[in-house]
Amino acid sequence: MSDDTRHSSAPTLEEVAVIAGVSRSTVSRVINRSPRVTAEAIAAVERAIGELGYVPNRAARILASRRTFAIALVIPENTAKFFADPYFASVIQGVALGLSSTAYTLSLLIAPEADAEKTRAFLQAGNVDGALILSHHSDDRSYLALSRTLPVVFGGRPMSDEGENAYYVDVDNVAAAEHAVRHLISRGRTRVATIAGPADMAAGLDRVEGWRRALEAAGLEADLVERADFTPAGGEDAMRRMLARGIPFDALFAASSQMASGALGVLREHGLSVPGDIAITSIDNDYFAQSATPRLTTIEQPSVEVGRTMARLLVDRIEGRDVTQVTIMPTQLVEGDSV
Amino acid sequence: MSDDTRHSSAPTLEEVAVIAGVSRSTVSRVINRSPRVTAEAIAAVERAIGELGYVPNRAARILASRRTFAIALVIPENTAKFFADPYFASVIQGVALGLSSTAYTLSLLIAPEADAEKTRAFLQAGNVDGALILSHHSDDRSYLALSRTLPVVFGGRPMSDEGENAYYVDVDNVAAAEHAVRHLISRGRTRVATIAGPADMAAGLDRVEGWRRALEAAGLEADLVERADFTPAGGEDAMRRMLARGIPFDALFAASSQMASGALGVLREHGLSVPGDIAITSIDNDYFAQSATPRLTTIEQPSVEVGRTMARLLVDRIEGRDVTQVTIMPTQLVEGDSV
DNA sequence: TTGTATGCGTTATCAT
DNA sequence: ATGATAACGCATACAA
Repeated sequence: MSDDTRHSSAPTLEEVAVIAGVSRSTVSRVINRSPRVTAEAIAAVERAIGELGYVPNRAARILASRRTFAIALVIPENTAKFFADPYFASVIQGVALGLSSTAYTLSLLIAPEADAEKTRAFLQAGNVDGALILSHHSDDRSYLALSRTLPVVFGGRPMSDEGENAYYVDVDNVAAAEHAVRHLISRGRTRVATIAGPADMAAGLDRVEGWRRALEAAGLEADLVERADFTPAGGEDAMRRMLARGIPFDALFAASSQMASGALGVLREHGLSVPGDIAITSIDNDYFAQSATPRLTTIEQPSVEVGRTMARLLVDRIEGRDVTQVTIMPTQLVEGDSV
Repeated sequence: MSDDTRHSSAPTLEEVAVIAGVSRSTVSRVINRSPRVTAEAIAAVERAIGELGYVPNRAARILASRRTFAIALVIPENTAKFFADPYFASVIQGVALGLSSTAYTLSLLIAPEADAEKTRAFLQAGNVDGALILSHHSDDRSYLALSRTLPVVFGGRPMSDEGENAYYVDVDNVAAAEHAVRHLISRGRTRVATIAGPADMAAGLDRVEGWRRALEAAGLEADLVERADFTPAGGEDAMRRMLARGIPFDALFAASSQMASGALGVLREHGLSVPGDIAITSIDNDYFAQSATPRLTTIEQPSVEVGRTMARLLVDRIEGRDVTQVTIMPTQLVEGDSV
């Protein structure tokens, strides 16, 4: 057992050098893929590395090179509540996947709003080469300042005004919503209600806006709005309030399939058929959309790709390559049986 | 702009020492809260730190102390497919939360099965102080070996035989399933079918086992089993197969609420009422359970707490404190309207 | 192309 | 209680 501890010291670059019969510098060059090394040297070093099972010590590397090869994925605490949102989870997965083929390590930071300062200090202290901010709320202001000292890429358009020159990946929520609503109108629906997202989230605002535009373009009235929090339970409540108004409508656009699925239950309860009485479209082709009865007609977002793209862009920025500030990912309508 | 780069070098411990008028050693002691420092020295150093906005360089610290203050959360790639599973997401969130109050950093690793070796090497190389393994599959064998050289805590009981002396946090899946099925029986149901999880996942196996035990204890037949993959779509297919058998049953125990929600749609399609014709219980009090119609009666697992506990246990192990090898978290039945 | 020497910012050992 | 100094493991300018 004391044996265990003794052997736990990992092989060092020095040992590799000895076995390969070259200097430490050469080993270092091979590891860092420097072009100025002979094929034989490379072979010898790689053999030695394999033999020893050598893996570079990250800390030493960071200290010497002044680069960390680490990026942070920052999730403000209130956003973390949406952790169970399939869209959200997919983006995180995409980030991790996008990074897995690189030398970068992903550091997951759930930032308590209380001391966002502490988080910023950590990020500024050179612990990471860049940061990905996944904030769906308007509290991204504190992180925008970060952009001045550290490569940062946002997931979703930052809401604060200072977000003008931030780098971010997003979908066109206004267009997506418009598309969903136009689809309802094209099927002859004329009275389209909406269950919108929170007013302090970009996706919340933009999707109502798209709904409004589609209706106005068709000369239809845009007055039936209920807000919820993107969850099924929220959608349920919103639908109850909507029905309580007593104003008839023949279609619903829900800003998220989760809310749509909550609303579906209430409609069923009230004996309203879908799509017979009420046609529905929503955003997010997730489990909720796919397992709803009837299956929802939705706008699909390339969630995993959004994450993957965020990661790629950040790495590109870190490594000095030019990247566009705003990346809008494509969305598409996926037909279900709710329209 | 070149100004920016010039100033980007963070203040060092050395600079703090100069301003505070003490040696580097003393500064280091203050930072590490060594008891052997005078109050005046502490005050002077802290003033200097505040003045400079000094933050210790992580890499240097790691290199010198041979500790990383980082822990890895390893998610084998095939498990990553379950990323959108609310249970899974909650556990991750719990881990992040549990760590946020400590000095440890969370490094998220999605490990391609192809080179699980590469991942192991990274972990062995001293890049982290410990690892959390979230594997729901039987492929955890490769990670069990890790336990010998690194503090490791598993989420969910490891499936391999060598898992005997692994540290893990889990719920009693057998008991949970038994509870769910007993509830059905206590309501007078006698013909209980089950939609089970995959046979290569501990939760898959254990929950069928619980179902079987409950039925046998009641002298009822345990023969109606269909396997699925824990997703709504899988539940849907499984239910179709179940109905295709043509064998009547009056209750269903689904190993996950996601599958139950998929099954619900099929039952409705076939004109079967819940709980009238078929009573249902399932595991996981998540969105799916809560937004189903009717709301599902389920067994709730403390998912966030599982994650938080995993984090706490790992930190305890790393810091040499004694911890129990197996931690079983409590579950409870939450009544919905499906029974 | 390769090796030598120095430095990265901190902790730890040893004196004092 | 404090300070000088040697590691920690690697990258890199410079020399060869």
